[in-house]
Amino acid sequence: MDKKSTAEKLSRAATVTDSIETVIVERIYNAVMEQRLAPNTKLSESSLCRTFGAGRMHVRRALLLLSSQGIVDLQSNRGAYIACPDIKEADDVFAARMMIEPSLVRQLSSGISHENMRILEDHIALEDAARERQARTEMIRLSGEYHTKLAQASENRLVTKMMRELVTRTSLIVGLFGSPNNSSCPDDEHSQILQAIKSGNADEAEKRVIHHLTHIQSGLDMQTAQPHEDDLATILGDAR
Amino acid sequence: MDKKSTAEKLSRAATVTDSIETVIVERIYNAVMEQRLAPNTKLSESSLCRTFGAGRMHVRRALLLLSSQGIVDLQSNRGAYIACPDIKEADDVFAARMMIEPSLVRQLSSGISHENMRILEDHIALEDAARERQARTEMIRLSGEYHTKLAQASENRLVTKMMRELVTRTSLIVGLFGSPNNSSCPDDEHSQILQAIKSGNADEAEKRVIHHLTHIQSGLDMQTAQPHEDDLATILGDAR
DNA sequence: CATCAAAATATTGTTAACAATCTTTGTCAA
DNA sequence: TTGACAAAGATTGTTAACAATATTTTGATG
Repeated sequence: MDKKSTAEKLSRAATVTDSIETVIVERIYNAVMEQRLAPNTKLSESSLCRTFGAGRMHVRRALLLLSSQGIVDLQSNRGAYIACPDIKEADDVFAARMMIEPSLVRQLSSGISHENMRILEDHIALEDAARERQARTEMIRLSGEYHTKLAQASENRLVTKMMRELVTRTSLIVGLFGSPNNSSCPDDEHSQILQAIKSGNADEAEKRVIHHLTHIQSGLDMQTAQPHEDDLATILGDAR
Repeated sequence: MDKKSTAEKLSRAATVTDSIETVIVERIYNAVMEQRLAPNTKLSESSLCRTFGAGRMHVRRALLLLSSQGIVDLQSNRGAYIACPDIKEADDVFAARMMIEPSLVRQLSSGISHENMRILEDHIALEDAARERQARTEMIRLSGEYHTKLAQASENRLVTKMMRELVTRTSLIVGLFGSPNNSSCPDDEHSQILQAIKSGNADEAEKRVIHHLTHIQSGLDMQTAQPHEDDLATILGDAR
């Protein structure tokens, strides 16, 4: 009970308003991050109303927000679908990340608070644990969240928001173009980046991050775009 | 008749959907870019409905989109106001730009299409013309648009979208914290950046852009936050 | 059996009425 | 005059019914 209320407070502080729309957006967001919602999945208004016990107005507003973030594709008179990035968009996402993340880790290298460093180290511990437990979906989510937390460490809301969008889209891209075997995540690259930051070696951190992004991108094959189908209510039911 | 239909087609292709919401967003967007809409200006639903001849639903959706871009501040039960960035947010915006734009011009230096170079050169010609004519609001808008067009030259939709948001917020910040005299824009700094890009000198381009951003930021005094008032219908009536 | 067309159904888009909240105005007393 | 308070008005939030569009089903025909 206490635990829940503090968690609620935290998320409330983070998102300013804890409206039902925020909940819907966040749930779908997480489902995409964990690749439980595949590209092209239809999000019909009625299903969402039922799953979240919300009115149609709220559902529609949430969908509009998601579409403005490129997570959902709103087709007029046809409904909302999880976005399905094409090759050009995938390239754009990685190019944008290549533009931002090197500068980001460079800045972090020249000064990061102890608190933020601890958060990142804790996060890597979580990743390690998930890897050992072979918790696939959790691994996927944590792997993306690492980059979001890097952005949060900059204590810049805008940068954080941009990274969130980039990371989510990356998740969609990996789901679409990543071979299932290679989807195993880059092991200790995250840790190496963090060590470089901690030691204040900006050049090394930048090099590591570029290598890391290149690595992820090279693991994709831009030929196959395999569609997918799944049930909605179970996926979104009690998302974490 | 023919002319109109082709124009319609073009804009439809550019913006995907040419709905009334897009029009509202774009108009408010431009008004902010030209500093004709000052921070804290109230955007009441009824005024917007009247000015755009749109239903309340469309107005509300447009406001939601604008708020997701940080241009508008939606206050529950109190209405929508043009965002009024505080000092922390202003710092965040410039920090984010410092993170992105150097990489951007660096990339452009290592390869930009003739077409895009021509667009940028034409744009600088427009800026010069506006400066000579002493067309204040147009200068302000063009000055911001230059950076958006730099992003467009990368031919990366995501980067373009991010820059648009950053530039718009910068416009709000300059309106709030910029001294009116110093609002005269940085003359030929834009041109120098472009020349460095054209000559393929990435280091020089990066240096110029950093200098430029620093220059803009140093022209602000982070003490005074002067509010402002103005009429709505006239401002948004027939925006360009 | 396949194809097509039209009706039936389901889904999304829009509007208008109602409810809830905030803001202003006016009154009265200190 | 000033402050508190209450009523009136204005504005935003929500809901539900209706309209328009897509999708599916059905049945008829070749």
